[in-house]
Amino acid sequence: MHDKMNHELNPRISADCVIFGFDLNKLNVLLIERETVVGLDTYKALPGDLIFEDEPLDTAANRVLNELTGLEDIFLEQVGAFGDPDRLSKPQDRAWLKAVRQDPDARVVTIGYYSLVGMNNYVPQPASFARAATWIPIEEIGELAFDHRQILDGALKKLKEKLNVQPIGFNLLPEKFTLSQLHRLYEAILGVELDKRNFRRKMLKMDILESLEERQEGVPHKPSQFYKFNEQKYHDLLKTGFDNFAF
Amino acid sequence: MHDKMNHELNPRISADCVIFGFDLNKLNVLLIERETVVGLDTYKALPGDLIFEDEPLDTAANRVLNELTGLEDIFLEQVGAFGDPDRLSKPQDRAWLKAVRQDPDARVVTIGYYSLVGMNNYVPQPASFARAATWIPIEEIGELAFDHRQILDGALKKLKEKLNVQPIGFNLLPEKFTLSQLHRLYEAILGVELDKRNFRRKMLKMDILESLEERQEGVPHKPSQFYKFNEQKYHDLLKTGFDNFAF
DNA sequence: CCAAAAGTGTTGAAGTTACACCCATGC
DNA sequence: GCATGGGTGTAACTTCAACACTTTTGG
Repeated sequence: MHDKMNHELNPRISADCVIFGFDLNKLNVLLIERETVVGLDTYKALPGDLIFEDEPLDTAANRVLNELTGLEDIFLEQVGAFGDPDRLSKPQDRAWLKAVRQDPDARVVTIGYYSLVGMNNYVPQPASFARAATWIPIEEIGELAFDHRQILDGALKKLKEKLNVQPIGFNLLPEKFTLSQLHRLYEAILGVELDKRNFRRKMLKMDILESLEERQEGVPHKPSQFYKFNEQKYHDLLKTGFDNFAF
Repeated sequence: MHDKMNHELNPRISADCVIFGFDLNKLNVLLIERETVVGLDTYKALPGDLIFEDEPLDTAANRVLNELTGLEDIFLEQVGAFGDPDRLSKPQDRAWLKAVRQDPDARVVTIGYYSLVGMNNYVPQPASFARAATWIPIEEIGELAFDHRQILDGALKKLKEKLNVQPIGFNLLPEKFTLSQLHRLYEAILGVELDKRNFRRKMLKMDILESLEERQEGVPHKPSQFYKFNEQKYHDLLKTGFDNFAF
């Protein structure tokens, strides 16, 4: 992927990734953890890196994603540019950058991206970054380094908007999933409760799911049916002018 | 950032503005025109400029907007970052940049913005750019310099999405306007026909318009009633949880 | 038999679509 | 008096919101 890359860094532009994952229960974000100077608290940041001079922006974002997770060709979308001149100037941020950047004082504009990964596919590769990457449930994320909280908030907002316009949630689930898992996913992303019956009726009526013969096994309750997303049907649906994927 | 004012140009980052205007009939975009090398055809681009080292991104966009139109404090929203490494490499683009940039070969990532201006308020200030700025109806805009067509398309897409979620159209109209003008505006932005009766009914039911005593004068047909946008009512409406501004 | 989650229908309210004619004005 | 755009109502249909009980399994 980045074999033939000009390895000269562009010192003014970086890409940061909000990587969302769903553990079939809660929405999580993959963060880089680092000890603070005091060593008591931890300090978290989005994974990110400066871009290369001849590298397209989303290639850079994909590179960050790939170095961290080993995943390729997955959902990735730009959130926007974040370029406040003092976005890197808190004391803790400065300390971090001094340890990590060649020119820690440079003004850097970052391009934020978000991506959706099935947590089951996720193969952690912490060695490549030599930093600890961990999934943190989204409600437990407080402040982040730099302006990363702002990027995260922007990403989540985009994700919500997008979900109501395109059924991208399947990117966060394993290939086979139950309607309850999908239901929980929508609730986790949108941050609201959705009526179970209404959710199921509407989702099934869209006719973009394919029901499998398989059912859950070994669960201490009525076993749930598995479905998978049928991309073909989804594209056919778009051609007929369907546009209401909202919940 | 941490050192004092650094009012130098940042040679790697620019801001480009898609400035939409509505002449009560068609949607227009303010473009910079320039003669091609051949001199036969004209070559058009979005207004834009490199940012200053200590300048926030939207301040830069506002600056471009203000230098060109004299307007301040108007609707302005980011479209996103555009950073393809060869976005400036067509021969005509190179020629333009050679005439205008200190380092015409540098890779520049640009941040696209769009803004909405009432064309009646618009005071052209072409002197400041020493280039011809002209309103071009959106259907008549073909190819543009650099990747500006792509930025324009992104801006229009965002504008459409936003319009269905927030009644921002009023930014494109004079303070007093008729429902027909508003109707034409929605059709121009969304690019579809909307039923007159249904449009009026829904718009009025939102209760964000204030009807004025005034009516049109001197028109060769039944004079139309004027309305104005009531921002107070709009904000009250948001508090009650209203969210359906779509057409 | 108990706990736990899966699965299932109906009804009333609200919203959306489609559609055609009269009105006030300037010329 | 005619051309022009302004202004108005209704009926069929679709969608949405609210709501409670039975089923299947493991332990």
